[in-house]
Formats: sequence, structure tokens, C-alpha cells
Amino acid sequence: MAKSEIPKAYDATNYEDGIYAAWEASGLFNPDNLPGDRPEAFSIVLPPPNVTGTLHMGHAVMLAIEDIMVRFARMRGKKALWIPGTDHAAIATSTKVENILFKTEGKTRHDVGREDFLRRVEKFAQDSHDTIVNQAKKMGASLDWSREAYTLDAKRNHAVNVAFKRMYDDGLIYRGHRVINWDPVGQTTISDIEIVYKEVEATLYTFRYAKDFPIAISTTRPETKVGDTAVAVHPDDERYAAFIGKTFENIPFAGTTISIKVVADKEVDPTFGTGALGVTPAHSLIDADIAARHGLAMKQVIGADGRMTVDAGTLVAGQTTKEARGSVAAWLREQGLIEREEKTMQNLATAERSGGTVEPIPMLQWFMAVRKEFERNGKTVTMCSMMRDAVESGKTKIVPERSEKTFFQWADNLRDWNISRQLWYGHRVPVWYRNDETFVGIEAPEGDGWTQDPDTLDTWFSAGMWTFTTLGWPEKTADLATYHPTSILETGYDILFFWVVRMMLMTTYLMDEVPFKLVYLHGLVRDEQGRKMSKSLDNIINPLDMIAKYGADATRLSLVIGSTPGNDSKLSEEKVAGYRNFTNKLWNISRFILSSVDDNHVPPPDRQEGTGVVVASTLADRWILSRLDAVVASVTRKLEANELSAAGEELRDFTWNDFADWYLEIAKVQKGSEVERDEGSKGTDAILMTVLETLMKLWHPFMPFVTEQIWSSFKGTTLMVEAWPTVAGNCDESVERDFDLVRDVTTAIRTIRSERRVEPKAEITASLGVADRRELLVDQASVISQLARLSSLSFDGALPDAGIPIVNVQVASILVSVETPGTTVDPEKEKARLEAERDQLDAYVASTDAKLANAEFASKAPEKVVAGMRAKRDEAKAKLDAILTQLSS
RNA sequence: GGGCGCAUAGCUCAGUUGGUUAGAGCGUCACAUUGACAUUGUGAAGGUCGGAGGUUCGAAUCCUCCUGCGCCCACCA
Repeated sequence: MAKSEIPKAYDATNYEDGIYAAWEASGLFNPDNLPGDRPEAFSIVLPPPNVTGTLHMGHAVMLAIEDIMVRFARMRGKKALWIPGTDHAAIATSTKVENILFKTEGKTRHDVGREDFLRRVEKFAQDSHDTIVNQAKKMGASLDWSREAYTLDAKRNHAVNVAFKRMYDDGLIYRGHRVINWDPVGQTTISDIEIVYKEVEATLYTFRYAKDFPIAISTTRPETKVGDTAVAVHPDDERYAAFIGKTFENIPFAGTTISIKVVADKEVDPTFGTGALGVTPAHSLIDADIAARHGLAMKQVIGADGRMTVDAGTLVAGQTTKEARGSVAAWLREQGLIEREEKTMQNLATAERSGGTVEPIPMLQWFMAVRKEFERNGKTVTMCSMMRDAVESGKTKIVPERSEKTFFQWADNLRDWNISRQLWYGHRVPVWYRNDETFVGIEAPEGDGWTQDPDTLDTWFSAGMWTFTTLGWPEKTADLATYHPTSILETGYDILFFWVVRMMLMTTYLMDEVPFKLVYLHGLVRDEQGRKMSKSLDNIINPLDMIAKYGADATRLSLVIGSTPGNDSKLSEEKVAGYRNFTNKLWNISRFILSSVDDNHVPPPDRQEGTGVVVASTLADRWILSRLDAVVASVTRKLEANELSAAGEELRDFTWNDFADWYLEIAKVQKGSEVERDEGSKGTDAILMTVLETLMKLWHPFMPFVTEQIWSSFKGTTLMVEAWPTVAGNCDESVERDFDLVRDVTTAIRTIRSERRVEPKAEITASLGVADRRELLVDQASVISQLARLSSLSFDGALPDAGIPIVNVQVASILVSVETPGTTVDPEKEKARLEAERDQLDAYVASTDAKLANAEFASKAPEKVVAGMRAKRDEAKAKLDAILTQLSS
């Protein structure tokens, strides 16, 4: 191949879109179309991005990691399936469209009505979906688009209804009047995880309900106190022991009448405030729990509109909570009931999406009973216990392992899950009412007069069923049988509790199996200073910008290499640029090889063995093939263990430091050198091609585009479905050790020359401290010619005198400097250098000797360690001797 | 308040069951470079592995305490 055909630098933008289109057209993302017999399945479901936005770094890192896993599995001959999809993200999408509607037309969703509003949301979701799908393709994600799903499409809706009905029939979904988190702005219930706490200043009032009431209490929310039904104190609190169990009836309080029972509850902190807690069962989740324990009455004083109810009494009825707070505080002051007013900091619960202040209020809602006992496989279990058991038994593993602890905490503390939302966008609760009748079904009931429940389901309800609804559940599909449980769930650790917990919960119950065998949690991508990327900080690095500038391959590497599961990573544009450089390096390695090898390259007879395995002749040949084998084995093992970063790092080191910097340089010499035997460069060419092809395969999961481009340019086939390389049996540790010596000699000579400690002369005397000299003679010649070339010394091809006793490489370099005629060494400088080295070696040898002399060490340390230390010590001793000789002369 | 984690070279981080003189990338400095690549090459400097104890023949690695950060949950009535 002529060099001119290959551009000097790799410009990713010229190739990536075309390559992706070709992959897509090939149909090979769909495992049904993969060649060969593939008994083993591998499956991942893509954590569905919300249809609210565009691709961000979180998506990019997720796509990069999962694509590596899937491509690796595919090349290893597995039936590899990666299912794409998007999430309707009910509350997020709905809020976004409501905001747009209000901004552009000044209307609310109620102004346009349910039907019209839903049309608008669907239009928005569709546009957003198309954007994000195209962006995923830019990353090179090998997703099977033929199986794409949406959490709110017809199939998934059917599945949701089936699940709802089954859980309702089993008594695990129920409707109840309970205290929930109400968002008065969004006009919907929200879950605990959708609450964000803001620190605000508040006034803490300490007061009594009445002058003659024996206990003072503290609150930051006096307006809710009209709904109090009890005062709780700690059971051991002697101050209040006398009052426990007493009820104070009909206390006139802020325009209403209240009755307060004194109860003992160990949840009360006796050291906080007065040590007594005014219990407002309807407007605090904690108080509701206390009320339930003591059978207290619940009195709702705040309505869904955020205003005080009629029950709140004449003083505050109709007022907003804020107005009422002032009213009640003023009333308390007038009555002289306040003992203290102090400023305090308070965590205010606000709704993540709408920003509204969350009010706990009692409402009729749908719940999932996660702690309700039932029989399953002959055992009494709960949804929580099933989920916990799945991880405890190892059916599902979580990496990093420490996350399992956090998971258990969730499993142990989960409350009943409020699944209904007063939103329009989402899965409508499949329940219909007529007079006093309730119908729960997959389809609407027959007959007239039925009204469907207006609420929709929490978005995590359908998301919790994602691994199996994407595979066709509730139908008994072939996909379901083949690909479930899925192999890996890969997602950010920040979503473990939102999503992973819900999936475990619903899947263990509905499928009686785990949703995935492994949870792999990646960290957050932060900016180079370690800050979260955010609009307000203006520090967002857009993955699409990086792809446009440096290519998808470089972007992927920068996200994967150097980051470990569960840990956050920092990203800077320089890092991406660094990997762009590597992409270009790989390109130029290929460019050199493809343009310099003889098209008729064949391994000469003595380099062939069995079925086309290349057997190297020279030390360098054997070294690179040995290294290649080691790298194939190690990278394969690391990828199997999902150590993506370590695998990538090792590959980069081999590619750049071993193959490009050393073997390629030597290959140039070998190809043109007189010392090359028989078939000349053709054998070297064969090795170059072997390494190149293997490297392309190894790199492909990480850098699919550039490797595919290079591969197809000389192979004409699709790299994506090539078989993963296997170890060829060329591993030879002694060869690697010998080559390391050569490398040291070469380096030493270069150093000597660059420090001008010798003048270039016409001959070199160097030798190698290796075991079998004969075997190495030919290799030495090539090595030394390489040394000569690199150090600009001429070399006549003569072999070195085998009689020179050289102990080790370091000595070899010294001999060169001293024995070569024309030495211009600065004696002082050289002496200082040698002395420093002597001291260092001296200390090392002494300490190692001491260790080896220790009887306990000798008896307890493994033989391998002792032998290794001894060998290294001997090497150092020899070096030391040579230096001492030098210094004395 | 409960839980989890981090601290290793100037910066970003590896370090897989405790074991041979602690590694990489970037950055810095020096030198080199006209055919694969300046998106380059070679080398150097740079670390008492946060501190103090302990276990052990042996600790960056295990235990205890301390210091400084970070995160999650609960929640301040």
C-alpha cells in the first residue's frame, strides 16, 4: 500500500459518521444477525436517558463504558445485546413543558386541558428523543436500535397495567389515606428522593398551648399547632413523667379548640428545646408515626392548595401557611404564651423540580406495601427482604463492593412507596370507579358510568420493570428467555437508590429472579477542579464538542481510562486532547506498517509453526510476540473483571512504549539490515502485521472508530465482529528479561552520548549479561546495529568479542565510556556520579543482606520472594563491585 | 444524629487477597529529531504513601486513635 494513500494525521470527523452508518446498515448491532454459533448470551439495558434534554458527560461516560463491555462480549463470541430506550421522566418532562407553556403562552396545563397538554408533551418528548438518539450514535454506541423501547409506549404501558393488577390482587398495592409529601406548586405528591433540602433561617418559638398547660414546646411552624393532638416526651424524662397519659381537653387555641394528650415516645430527644414535642399527626411524617403508635387522632389543617383549612379554626382558615404563621405567632404573643423566640437554621424541604415548599399532608393515594409479608417459594418474605436476599446471596453483585452496604441500608429502611402522582404525563393508574365500585384491570371495564382514576404512576414504577419489559414481558418471548436476567446494569452511583433499588424490588417480586447479575456503578464526571459540572458555574464540558474537536474515540478514552467504579473523575479538555494524540499515534503506527510492509509478506519457513503461528527469530521478534501474548492474556482478564481503566492503560503502555517506541524502530533496522537472514524483511513484516491486527482487535472496544477504519482499509471486513485474540503461546519470560537488558544497554549508550561523556567512535564494545550467548549472537548483531543507529555511531556488522566478561548492563555502559578511545569524560563529574551510585547501591545491598540474614524472614517468607530478593541483591552487588573498581582506577 | 468514602510525585490518579529498591499520565527541566507520528523521541529531577500508636519476619495495604476533606441518608420538632 502506498503511503500517500493514508493521511498523515487522523481526522476523526472524516470517518466516524460513515463508519457508524455502515455498522448500522450491517445489522450487526442486533445479536440475531451475528455470525457463528453463540451459545452464551450477554445483555445490558441502557439506563434510559430522560427525554428532557441533550447528551451530557454523565450519558457519555455511561455509553462509553457499556459500549466497551458489549463490544468485548460480541468479539468473544457471545450473543451480545444492548437495548436502547428513553424514559418519559414524568415529573421532569411535565415540568419542563409546563414551563415552556407558561413562558411562551402564559398558560398553565389546566388552561389548555389534559388532552392538549399531553399532545404538547408528546411532541416535545419526540423531538428530544431524536436529539438524544443521534447523540448516542455519535459516541459510537453499538445499541440494537431494532429493539428500542420507551418507558411510556404501548407495550410498556400494557406491562405496567399487568404488573399493577397483579400486585393489587396480591395485596401489595393498596389505596390509603396517609401523610405524603405534597408539592403545592407542582400540585402533586412527590417521593422522598425528589425532595431537596435548603438551609434557611427560621424563628424557633417556645410556648405553651395555654397559661395553665404544664409543658412548653418549641416549633418553627406555629401555624401547624392548631392541628396538634398530643405532646410527646421521652419516657425517661422525669420532668414530665407525672403528666404522661393525661389528656387536656378543649384548650382554646388560636381560633379553635384543641385536645392534647401527653404520650411517652423514645423517638423524642429530651435534650432538644424543652424536651417535649408538639405532635401534629397530619403535617409531619415523624409525628404521623408517633400518632400511629399511640392511636392519636389526625386533624388536617393545611389543604392541597397550600392554605389553612376550615378545621384550622376561625383565626387562620383560608390563609396561606406563611400568613397563618404570622397570625398564630401574633396570637401567642398577645396571650403572653411565648416563652422564647430565637433565630435558628432549618432545613427546608423543597420539591426538586418545581421548587415549591413541600408540605406533608394526609391524602388518599396509592401505595406499594414493601414490607408486607407474603408467601413465596415456601418462605415468608417481603418485597424488601427478597431484594435484600438477592444481594446477600450473591445473585446480584455490586461494584464497588462497599455500595452493597448502602444498598442494605436502603433495603432495611424503605417505607411504603407512594406510587401515585397527580400529573397528566405518565402511566394512568389502571383503576376505574363507579359509585362505590372499584375496578382494577388491564383494560377499561365494560359498561357505562366508569371513571378512571385521574392519577398517573411515579415514573420509577415503569423504570423499575425496565430489564424485562424491554424484552417483551408479560409475553413469554424468546428474548426474555435468552437475555434475562441481564448480565450487567451499568449506571451512576447517584441513581442506585432511585432506580436500582426499584428494579430489584419489582423484578424479584414479578419475575422471581434478579434483574441483573452485576451492578457496575460509575462515578460523577467533574470539572478539572473537582466541581460538579453545572450551568451556573459555566464549567460544562459538552461531550459533543469534544467529539467534534477530538473524535469520539479520544472522548471515550478520556472518560474511561483513569477512573474506577464508584469514584468521581475529573475531566479537562487537555485530557481529551492527550487521548487524541494517542489516537493519532495508533493511526501512524498503522500508517507506517501498512505502507512499508511487502504485500507478499509471509513468514519464512523457520518462523512458521503449525497453523500460521509466527515464530520469531531475533530477540526483538520473540520479545514483541511474547509481550503481545502477555498483553492479550492480561487485557482479556481485566476486561472480564470489568477493570476497564487498567486494561486500557496496559494497552496504551504496550502500544506506545513497547511496540511503537521499540519494536518499530528495531523493525526498521531489521528490514534493512545485513544481519537479517534468509527471507529478509518478510518475516519482520509478518510480525508487524500480526501485532497490528491483534492491536486493532484489542483496542476496538475502547476506540471503535479508528480501529474499524484502519482494519477495513487493509482487511475489507468488519472488525466489530472479528474474534477476540487468544494467546498464541509465545510467552517467554527469559526473552523478556534479555530484551530488557538490551533496552538498558541502548539507553545507557544514548545517555552517555547525550551527556558527551564519549566522542563518537568507529567501534563499540558492548556485551550482554545473558545466559545463553550463542543463542543471542544474531540478535546481538541486530541490537548493536540498532544501538549504533540510535547513537549515531557507525557499525561495521562485526559481532562483538564474546570473550569480554561483562557483568551487567550498567557496567557495559561504563566500559563503553572508559574503554572507547577519545573519551572526554569530565573526571570530577564522573567521579561524583559514580560515588552517588555507589552509596545508593551500598545502602540497598546492606539492608537486603540484613533482611536475608534474618532467620525468621528466611523461614517464613515465601521462597519466591527470597529468591527474587537474592537475585536483585546479587545484581546490585555486581554493579557495586564494578563501580568500586572504576573508582579505584 | 446514622452510614460510606478519600488523603500516595507539582497536578490527576493506579497500586486485586500484606512480600523483591512504590508506578503511570500530565506538567517541569535537559537533550535529540529531514521519511509513521512535533498530535514526536530519549532521559532527569520530583514521594518520610496525612499524623501517632499497634499486629507481623515484613505494612501504602490489616487494627486503633487523631487531623483535614468529600458524599449519602435521616432530620433539627
